[in-house]
Amino acid sequence: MTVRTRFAPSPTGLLHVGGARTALFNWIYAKKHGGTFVLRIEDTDHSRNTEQAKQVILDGLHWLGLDWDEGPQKGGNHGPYYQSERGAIYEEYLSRLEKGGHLYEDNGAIRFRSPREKVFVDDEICGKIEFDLTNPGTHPDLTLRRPDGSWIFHFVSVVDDIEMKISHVIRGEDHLSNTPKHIELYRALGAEPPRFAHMPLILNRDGSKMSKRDEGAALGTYPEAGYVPEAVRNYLCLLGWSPKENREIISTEEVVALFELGNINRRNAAFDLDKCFWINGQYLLSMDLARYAELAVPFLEKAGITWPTWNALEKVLSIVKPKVKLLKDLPEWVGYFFNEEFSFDEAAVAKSLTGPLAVERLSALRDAYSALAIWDLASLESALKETAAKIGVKTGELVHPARVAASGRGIGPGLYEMLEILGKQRTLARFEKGIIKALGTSA
RNA sequence: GACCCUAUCGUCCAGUGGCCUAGGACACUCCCCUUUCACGGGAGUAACACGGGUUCGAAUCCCGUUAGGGUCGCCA
Repeated sequence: MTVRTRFAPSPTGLLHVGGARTALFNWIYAKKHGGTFVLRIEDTDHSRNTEQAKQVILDGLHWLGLDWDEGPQKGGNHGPYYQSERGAIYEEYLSRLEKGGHLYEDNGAIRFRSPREKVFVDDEICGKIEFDLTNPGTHPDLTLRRPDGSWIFHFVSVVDDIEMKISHVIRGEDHLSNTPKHIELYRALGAEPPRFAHMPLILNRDGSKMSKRDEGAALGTYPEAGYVPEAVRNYLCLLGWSPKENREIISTEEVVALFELGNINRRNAAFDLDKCFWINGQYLLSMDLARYAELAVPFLEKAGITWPTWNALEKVLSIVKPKVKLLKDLPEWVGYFFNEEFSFDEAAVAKSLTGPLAVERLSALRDAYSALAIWDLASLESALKETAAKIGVKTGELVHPARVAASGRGIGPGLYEMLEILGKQRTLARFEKGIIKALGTSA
């Protein structure tokens, strides 16, 4: 069988992570079976159907790396791929139902007369489920078209899936209960229903339904925060599915190889941004420096940071890279390398750069460092340790004032790496300023 | 309310009748890396919703209860 999957979002103004995950699994399934992944925009609701809202979806999928084989911007033999442009096709299918005697009018709307039978949904994820549709009271007839001529989701979705030869409908479990009615439509149209796979939904940490306002709900916030697409893909795959063997970090290629619809967990999953954050850090950590720097640039530029040479930038990024988990935090981590007017974190100053002790220690270190002939990691470290021993303090008690004086903050890359890059002149000047700062606070 | 789905650490997953005194990851706590840190290493806290069965044996199968989610739209 030729596998054709689809993602069929409606343009609501954002791409929800739940939708992104649905798209991802459809994409993976198509890839795994050498099939086709179709993107179709369900924009039958004209009131909220804006160009911008459509763009959000396309942008989100592009960013996640989920390229579609057929759809907007791409074309294909089963278009158009916007439902708003498919009216003629719907008319034709509607008249087919009409001829078959399946329709009736109700207050100007057109409804589908259910055969009133028991319908089995044989779901790839949920298994075989029986629905008893014999009672019209509990399972009312589907409306297909409104009095104003606009189309209802259930009908156009089925028509499009037939027309676009979709073989596997992989979608959220919120559609499960309507699926038997869709199957009735397929039958009335003389079409073979596709395979269905209903995925559990994504919930908030507390188990409540995830709404668009919740943190992490909109995919658009991920690139802004400095998540990388492969990390988000990795996280999303782990939500309801697992490669077994207790693996957490797994490439999309491997997921494609290992993926099975039947292995998708049936429970709803709570969305845990903490873990996504951690995974992002893992990807950032192992990323090669060239790409890392490339990704970093927009975040640095946005913060108004400039650098003398690309080489200098890469050098700074390389020592900071293992510790930063979100690209958007980068300016905070590297700004002071490129600007003498960097700000000071007051809490860090209060802790390590205040009072006569700080003055004494920093002065001692300044003296030792100004006497250094060679400015490298090893000499920086040994000079600091010797100084610490000489004045009888622990190394940490020199490290902290030095760090705050040199960078303005209490956390950062390794101190010696930092000072090496800063260079002797700038380091000593910053120590000098730090001493004055500490003197000022000691009064 | 009716119908459908689900039920393992706080969270995500592993576990498909004996290997489970339940494993991994995130988070949290502590220790180490005699330098911080959201790097790294180690340790720890912490769960089979409840009640009945079936079975020599159940987290795993069955029934019920409870809880959560979904659907029942002229929203998608």
